[in-house]
Amino acid sequence: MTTRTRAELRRERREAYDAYLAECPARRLLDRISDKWVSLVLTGLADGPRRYSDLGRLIAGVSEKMLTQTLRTLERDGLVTRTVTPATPVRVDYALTPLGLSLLPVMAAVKGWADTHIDDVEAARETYDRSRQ
Amino acid sequence: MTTRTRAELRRERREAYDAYLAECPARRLLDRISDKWVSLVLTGLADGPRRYSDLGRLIAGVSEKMLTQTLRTLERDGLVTRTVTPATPVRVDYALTPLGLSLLPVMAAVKGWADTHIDDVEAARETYDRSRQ
DNA sequence: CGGTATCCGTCGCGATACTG
DNA sequence: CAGTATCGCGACGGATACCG
Repeated sequence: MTTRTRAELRRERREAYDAYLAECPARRLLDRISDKWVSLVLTGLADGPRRYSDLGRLIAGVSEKMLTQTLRTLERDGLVTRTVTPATPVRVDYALTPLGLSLLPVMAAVKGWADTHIDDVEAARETYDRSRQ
Repeated sequence: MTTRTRAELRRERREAYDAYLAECPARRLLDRISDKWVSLVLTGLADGPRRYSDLGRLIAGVSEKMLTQTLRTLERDGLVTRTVTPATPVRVDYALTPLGLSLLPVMAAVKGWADTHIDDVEAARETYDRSRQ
């Protein structure tokens, strides 16, 4: 006899759904590009390769830890390449792969919608807030 | 004489950049749609209005708290409407606004890229992992 | 220059319980 | 049915210090 509390059933359902979401391609991509720094790094490399410190200066707010972490993940995912030029001091360049390049139009679509509609969202928000204070 | 530690300078730069990012339309949109539940609710409403509990069943893993919170934010941003039908028990329907509807193509673009390229990402990841273990 | 390692605060989110 | 209120924890990311 299987006896299960409501809480247990709910947890099982949640875990099953989480597993399903973990499989979902769109969900996974969204998780990636929605990362605070990913989009900035990607667009920062749109015009060509850049050095590590160059990127750090371009994306003024990023910490070394997060810049490194973001670049490593992007490299792992085949979106950017990391090229080390042995010298003193060492020189490391990052560049978009064709795969990474193919992602730019998607980012552009997001940016496009945002640029044309963000004012509407802003207006809606103000109306909403005013109506309940 | 202004004396500032390196740490202070860095913090100021970070805060300035954070303020800049807070202004960036694309960044703001990305913050919204990248929310774990937003995309699911939006696509869940793509085929027409749905009741609260209906959405909860459709998106099996969501908690009541997060479903409510997500819907409230979307309503505030003018992306969905909330319609209360007084009865016993009460009936509440949610539907996309034209603005919310216009966001679906963007989501589709994301999904499109993910569906065609996620295998490449997966492959790159495996290659990367294998090369360093 | 281009990182790595560690610590630690905060905050999103789920769990739980209660309501009109 | 459609929520609201409160609590607690675990992950994320910033600060700091150190290394080849």
